[in-house]
Amino acid sequence: MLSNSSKYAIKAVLFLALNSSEKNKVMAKDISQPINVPQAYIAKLLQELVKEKIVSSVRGAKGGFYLDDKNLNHSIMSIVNVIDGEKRLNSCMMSLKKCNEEKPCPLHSILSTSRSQILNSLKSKTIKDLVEEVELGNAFLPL
Amino acid sequence: MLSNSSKYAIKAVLFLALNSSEKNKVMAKDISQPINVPQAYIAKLLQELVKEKIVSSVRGAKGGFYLDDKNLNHSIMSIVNVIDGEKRLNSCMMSLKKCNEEKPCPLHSILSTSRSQILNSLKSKTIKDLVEEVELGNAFLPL
DNA sequence: TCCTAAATATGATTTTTATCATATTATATT
DNA sequence: AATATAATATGATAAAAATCATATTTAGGA
Repeated sequence: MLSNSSKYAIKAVLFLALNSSEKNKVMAKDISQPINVPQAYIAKLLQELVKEKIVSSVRGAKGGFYLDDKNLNHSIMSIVNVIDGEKRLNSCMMSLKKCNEEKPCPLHSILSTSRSQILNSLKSKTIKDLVEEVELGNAFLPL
Repeated sequence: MLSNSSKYAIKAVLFLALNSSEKNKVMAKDISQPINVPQAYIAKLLQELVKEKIVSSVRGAKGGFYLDDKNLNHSIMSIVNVIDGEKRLNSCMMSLKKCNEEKPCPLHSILSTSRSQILNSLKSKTIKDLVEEVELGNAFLPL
């Protein structure tokens, strides 16, 4: 469903949402350890997100990554789309080219409602929403 | 979510369910074309399913693959488990080792109900069930 | 029994994904 | 200005998934 890279990216963004601000930037190496992803790897992923304005950064001394208010309002889906591309989540579960709502494949027909629910959640939930879940104690970020 | 291999395997099994019987076996090369998967590839996948008794086969002249009544009652999940292993579908969506119902990660907390619905469907629906969907005209197998 | 047809076992190759390394560019501090 | 620090660009390597190829075994028919 989600690639490793996407999962890492989401973890990193959530970490930034909880631990950074424009005045308190975080370096790649200081994200790497708490989220348990190699630093060169997470740096690369964050760069892709910066390019698409989902994460903010400044380079040089005192630089680092952070999220501003605008960044916080991006959907989880937007992260996945940057890292995995649009196709991944929207392709037929049986890889049939001609599968659609009118002529659904058997898996489609069985799974489509729960599948749409997942896609809708990913589209509608923002980074900020997930942060709130954590702050409310409804969700956790162990390691 | 599902690997390419699993999707191919499901397609092949469904094709067999609709087009084979003990008296009417189908060779790998005759499955390959209609489901649009290379023959050496689908042969390999079917062999793994035969080993786990989800598909039946006999080799030699007049041999081929087929499904008997017992085979038809296997769940879709069982196919996926053979091809992708048990982990794939059951791992946390953020790859957190310590994610569980009591301490769910943010994605878990957002997606868990629809996710469980999908897993339950895959577990409860049998090959026969999907075939019925097709026979009733609720689902289609184009290409 | 011999030949042919098919699955099976095994492993090689290719492609994709994940991971690592390094040189370059930009920023702040001195 | 010079230096140190950090992201960025680029590309190399490693691992996994997907794909292809071939020799072996088994069954049926002549």
